[in-house]
Amino acid sequence: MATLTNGQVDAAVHGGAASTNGLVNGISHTHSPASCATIPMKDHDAIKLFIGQIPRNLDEKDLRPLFEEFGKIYELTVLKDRFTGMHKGCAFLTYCARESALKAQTALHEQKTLPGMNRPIQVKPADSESRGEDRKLFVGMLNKQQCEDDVRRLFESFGSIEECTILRGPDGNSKGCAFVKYSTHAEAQAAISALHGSQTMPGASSSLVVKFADTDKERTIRRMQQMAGQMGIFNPMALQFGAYGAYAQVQQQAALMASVGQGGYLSPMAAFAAAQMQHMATINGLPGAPMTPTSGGSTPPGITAPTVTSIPSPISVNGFTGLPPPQANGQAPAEAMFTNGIHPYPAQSPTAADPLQQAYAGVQQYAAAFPAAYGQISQAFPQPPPIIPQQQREGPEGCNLFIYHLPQEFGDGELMQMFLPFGNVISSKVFVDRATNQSKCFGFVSFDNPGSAQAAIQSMNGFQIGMKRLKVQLKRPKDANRPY
DNA sequence: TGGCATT
Repeated sequence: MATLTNGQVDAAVHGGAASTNGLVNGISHTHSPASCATIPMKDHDAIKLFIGQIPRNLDEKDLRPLFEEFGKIYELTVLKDRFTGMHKGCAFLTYCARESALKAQTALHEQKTLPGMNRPIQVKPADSESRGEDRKLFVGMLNKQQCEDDVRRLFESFGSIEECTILRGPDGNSKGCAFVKYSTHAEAQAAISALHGSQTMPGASSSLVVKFADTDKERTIRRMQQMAGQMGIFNPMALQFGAYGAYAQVQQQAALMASVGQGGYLSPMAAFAAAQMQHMATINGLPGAPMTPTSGGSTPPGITAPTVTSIPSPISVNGFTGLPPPQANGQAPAEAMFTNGIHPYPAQSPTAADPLQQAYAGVQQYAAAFPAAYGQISQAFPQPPPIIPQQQREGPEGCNLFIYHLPQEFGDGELMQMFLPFGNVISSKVFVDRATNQSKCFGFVSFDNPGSAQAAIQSMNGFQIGMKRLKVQLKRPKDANRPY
């Protein structure tokens, strides 16, 4: 039953709308929402029915008697052509009570044919009514051992569950998520409020997710995004350079690192800065801890790094820069780079102030500059494409790193940028607390080969950022016993 | 110390 409050709201909304219609159009060619003189009320879970196969000579007053025998009618509207006003042979019907609608549907749908029609009358919930999606929940972060009954028990106190399905892979194993369909939207909403983020299932990596399931449209978009993600397109780098450009860029950076890696310490941030300094010729000879030779490097110390000349535009090197919009001559002034926090090492003064600090200045402002940089990309692409989160893939054994003590403001993108100089990053993930949406300051990076991972550990483990030093080590295998 | 998922 509708509560008084609901009824009053309904009455206010519908009554008001109807009056306005009447005034504006002069004629109430739609309908009157109430068949009675009293305030119209309908149940909050009332169903709007679509009535099809109605003879065009029947209007609302002719139809009412036919439907009133199943209950009090709240609203009955014959559909008319927007421009010609012609009867379209169908109508919408809402009973005050949900029960009446169900009775009418059972009694009439496909059960009789009105005079002059070839096909039986159609009585069914209108398309605009929930096809289930607005009362169906997606539940994530379940324990993979939980079965349908477990999920039901968790959700049953918020309403009547019409459907409960655990999503399973081809092998029958739970994917750790489920669909739960309630009989009403309100029940589903109540479950979200009570359960989303409320607990973390044993063995789950994050707290319970409870949200409305994707609509058909959203599902289509999701599928397209997944496809796009698998093809490696539509990520910011690929957008700017094309797939090949992105690849070339990574290769170039790797080469850059390799070429200087043995001689002196080169932070990845320095590599960035270097790459961004289009006119910078040399970046070798920097002070710092010696770097253990890794698989990548064979060039002796002290050589000149390759001049970076093939950057196609001043927009960005790695997808995000603090560069201002392109200048008329296509060049960003060096000063602007500095004010935007990308401080390349002065090529001719390798002993200048602590390069790590400089690098961090770059890191911080780099993160801060991201929104601006994205705006800039948007300028370059009149239809700004959605940024599609990359698919998280595990690298081969020995290729997956655990990184701790990340700056709070680092996201997946910044993490990837930081490790790109060491090789092909196939995945980067910063952990985010679902409740607060704040980074937990640790994350994962996966490379496609162990050499890159080792190179990254060598250079980045202990990398000082502010008061903290990064901890970079191989990710613990999943089945590893916790040390004590 | 992930793999975050959409019938």
